[in-house]
Amino acid sequence: MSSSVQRPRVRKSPAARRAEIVDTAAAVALAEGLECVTLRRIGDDLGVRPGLISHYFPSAEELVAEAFGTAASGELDALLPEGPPGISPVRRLAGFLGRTTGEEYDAISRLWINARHLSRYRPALRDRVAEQEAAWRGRLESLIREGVERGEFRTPDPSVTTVQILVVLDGLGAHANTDTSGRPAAVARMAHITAERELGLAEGALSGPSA
Amino acid sequence: MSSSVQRPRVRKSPAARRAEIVDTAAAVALAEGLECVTLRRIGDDLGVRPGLISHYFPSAEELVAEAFGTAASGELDALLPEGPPGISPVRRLAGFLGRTTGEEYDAISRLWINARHLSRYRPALRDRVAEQEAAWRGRLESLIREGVERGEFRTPDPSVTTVQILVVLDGLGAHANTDTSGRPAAVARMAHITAERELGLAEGALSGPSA
DNA sequence: TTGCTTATTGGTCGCACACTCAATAACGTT
DNA sequence: AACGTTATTGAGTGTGCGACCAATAAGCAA
Repeated sequence: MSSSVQRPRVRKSPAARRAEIVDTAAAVALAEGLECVTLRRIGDDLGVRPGLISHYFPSAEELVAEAFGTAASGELDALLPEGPPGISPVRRLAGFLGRTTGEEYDAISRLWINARHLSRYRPALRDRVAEQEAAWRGRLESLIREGVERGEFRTPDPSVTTVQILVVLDGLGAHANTDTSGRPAAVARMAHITAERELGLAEGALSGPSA
Repeated sequence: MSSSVQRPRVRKSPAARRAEIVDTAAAVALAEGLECVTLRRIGDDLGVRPGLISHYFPSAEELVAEAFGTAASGELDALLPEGPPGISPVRRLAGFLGRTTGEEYDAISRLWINARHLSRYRPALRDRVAEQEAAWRGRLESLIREGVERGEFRTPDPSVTTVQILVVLDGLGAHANTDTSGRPAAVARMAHITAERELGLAEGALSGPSA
């Protein structure tokens, strides 16, 4: 017990320490919210003094922005990996939509709501939000374009269709802090239905056996 | 200048004072955000000591919840007044959707994002959010039901259609703190298009001459 | 081994917040 | 005109935050 009170001073390379800080900040952001990303909190989690965090992030706002960026881009990779283009676009899209439901996705929705709200007051975060929105949109759009090229999807404007799907997902995610359950299927599956309609797919084509 | 330093003590009836407090709190919430609803800030706006606000709201969280409730219900009345059922449902719905665009509606979207996020940490606010969501849903649903009865709308499930429209509106409003402009028409009009499709209306039927 | 760079500490400062409570004065009642 | 109720003040407490900085020690280089 007394050993934890007096901790030995461990000295790491700036790159390693910085990465460590950003990673735990991202984890805190995802699990508890961006306002919990404080110098003290991250320092505690790392067994380090708050001043050290300040040393790497002279402005705390910068750390918050970085935490969001890291968390959001990590979740995008989990939700819709760039992956090898071997898998069919229909399956990839079905997989993505399938992952936009459940407790784990609720955490992501919460993070987005959190970031979109906080970006009202924090310019650095606002930039990161715009950046991540572009990244998410880009990832989905290139999937859709690939599907169009392969003849699996049919849409006059892949860019518009992409945003339409994302708008529905944002709308569904808006309630991640309240109800989330007990939605009729016609609502819970709105993203699927929208994608199928806008991409010229048969009804249910995106609810298939893909995870 | 010295007159403002030493202010005369004005004594109001509890009901009047409380209403005054809630009104300014709601205004602050709408214009600057729920985290700006603090004892000090509301006290300053009213030319009164913070302790007085505490006297009426022993818990500050209660005031924040009340501020949101008042602001949200006021905006609902402005957006979709219960009004006399003389006006046709098509016109009322068109009016409502027409008001969901522009800088003024952005402020409302910001408030919703704010409240949905903050309700993650504040139970009292969470209850108010649920209450207001029910109020908004109820108002729109009864409009739709009336339209169905009058034969203007056609939908198998007014309740589901209501939520579908609201989901799209939430999705569009999610970006109120960032881009909002420069959206292609097919996106900006998503709520209109969704409503027209789900209610069996002709394309453009909700974009008419109604304000 | 000696020395230098700098990662890391420990402590401090100022600010904003909610909350508490005894003292005070405005106002209706008598 | 005196009284009593209570709305309102003033002052103080404790907490958590970011920012700042001199002192310290870890580890690399000479």
